[in-house]
Amino acid sequence: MPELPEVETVRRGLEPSMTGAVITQADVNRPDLRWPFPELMAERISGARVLQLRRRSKYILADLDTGETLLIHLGMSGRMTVSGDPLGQFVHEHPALIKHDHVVFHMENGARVAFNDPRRFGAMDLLDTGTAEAHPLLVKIGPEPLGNDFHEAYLVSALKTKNTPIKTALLDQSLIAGLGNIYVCEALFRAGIHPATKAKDLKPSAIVPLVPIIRDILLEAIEAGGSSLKDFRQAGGELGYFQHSFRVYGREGGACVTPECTSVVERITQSGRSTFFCPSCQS
DNA sequence: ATAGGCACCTGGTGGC
DNA sequence: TGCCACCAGGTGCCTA
Repeated sequence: MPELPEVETVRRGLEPSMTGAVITQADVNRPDLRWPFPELMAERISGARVLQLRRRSKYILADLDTGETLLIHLGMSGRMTVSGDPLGQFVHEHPALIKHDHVVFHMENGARVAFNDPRRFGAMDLLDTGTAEAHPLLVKIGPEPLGNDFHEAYLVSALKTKNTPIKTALLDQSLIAGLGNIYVCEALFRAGIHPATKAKDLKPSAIVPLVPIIRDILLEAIEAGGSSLKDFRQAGGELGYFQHSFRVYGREGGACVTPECTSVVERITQSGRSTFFCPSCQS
């Protein structure tokens, strides 16, 4: 679930119940996720007011009025559930899921916000707000794809020396922030670039279109994230998000969506991860 | 410095 | 029904 658009959707979903509100109590139900929680995390969070919720790459940052910022990463399977919201209700009705509520925030407005993460690849940390960007987990992250520092000249320059498949290069968070397996596959399909092409072999004329394509895909997915939350409310079960709009991801064996194209979507493994592409449209 | 592979964890699915 | 192999949205760390 959590690539940049999903994390942004989660961040927006948390704002009504968290931004400006005091965390009256934080329950920390285990000592760690991917790493041990910071010292006395529950005490340091409890009683704090959330000033704002930010996002950097796939991280959510909650600035507190204590001068500290709560850093949250959802890993592969992390969710944030809010009591009363469809997802929160869904988890609440399934005991097998509730057991993965590792950290629970009780807000002054009555909301119960839970960090739920079965695989526990997620993480939380507390850092000084003033130096948040210098945190080891954040400092090496590349430009935000929706920000001003990500542009054609940057991407051409960044890829010029990369002796690695373009698929792998775009997954490198130090090169560009926030892309994951799904959106890289989708971007390369729209750009007509074969995922195994060495990044440094791509001509600038092939790289330049990637910039607006990446931006468009992320923006569309964020937009769909918002609307699919409504779908979820009605359907009451499955996560919708952008998945109905995938053109290649998860579509191995399916017909290519390009009009006139008679090829079938293929799946290969790159760096131990599945890549989906159309062998005709991507070369 | 850079690229590749492994490890961390649980749950779902499909085949026998 | 049970068991097993394989798959999954991420990424830090170790190795060549």
